[in-house]
Amino acid sequence: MKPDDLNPAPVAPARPGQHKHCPVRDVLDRLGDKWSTLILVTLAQGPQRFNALARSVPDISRRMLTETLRHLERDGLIWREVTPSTPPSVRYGLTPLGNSLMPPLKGLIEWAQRHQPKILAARTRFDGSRRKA
Amino acid sequence: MKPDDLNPAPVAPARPGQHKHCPVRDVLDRLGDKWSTLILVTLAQGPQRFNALARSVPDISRRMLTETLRHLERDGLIWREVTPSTPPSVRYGLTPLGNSLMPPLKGLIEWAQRHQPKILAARTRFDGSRRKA
DNA sequence: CTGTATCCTGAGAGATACTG
DNA sequence: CAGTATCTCTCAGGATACAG
Repeated sequence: MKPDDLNPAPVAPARPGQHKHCPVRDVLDRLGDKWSTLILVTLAQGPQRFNALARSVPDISRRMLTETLRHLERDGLIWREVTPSTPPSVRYGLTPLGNSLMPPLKGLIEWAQRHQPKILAARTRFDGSRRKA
Repeated sequence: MKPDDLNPAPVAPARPGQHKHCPVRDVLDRLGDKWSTLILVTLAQGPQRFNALARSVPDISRRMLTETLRHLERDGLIWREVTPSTPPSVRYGLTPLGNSLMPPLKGLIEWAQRHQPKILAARTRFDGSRRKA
């Protein structure tokens, strides 16, 4: 493989004061946060309303759900559709951009599922050999 | 007493009992942390010594470098080879498992690079339309 | 050179209560 | 129903000093 592909932009310092944005960091940070990925894969199965999402993603608080949805919307990964009825209803769904993230994300998810046993085994091995005397 | 950094997943749901540990979460949490991906990508270009890594990943502190390397080693993604010379030298490199992560990871990185302009545009649009009156 | 041990701060995230 | 507003607490992670 071409090494250069794996050594993309000089990685941003990610430090205060200097925000040279590394696009990769940008994406991975979002994926790394606690709920974004969960919401994305949930929405990948079809648009959902706010409360439906809250139910699909157990243990998420309203606050975090709102916040995460806003982030994803801001990044153009999901859309938000308000129907001003009474009571109001709001639907969320993946944009084309959001959908385009799914294949690579799926790749990662599949990797995770396939290799989880190996990871768990490695941890056990590591912890075992590290057991304090 | 200091909390052991290598203790079992602290990332589990805040509420114990409710939700099983999701393997995907497991992986994404690691990728989401600040340095793991950078180190993996760097090591994908070949084994490196501790200080070489520190130089390749600017702005990482020794503490975080050590800690991240330990995590990755524990998960079986990288190996660690100590040569007890004076001064000692330690090399790190990807294991086969670590290498198997590269393709999906690379997929994500490429997505990020390709779509960054769209994301930035979406943000500008969002922030613009949200400007409070 | 390759780490460990502490200390400290700030962002992330839970609980709760209120509003349109 | 779909959010917003606080308050608080934890903990990732930076700085620094020490150690084998």
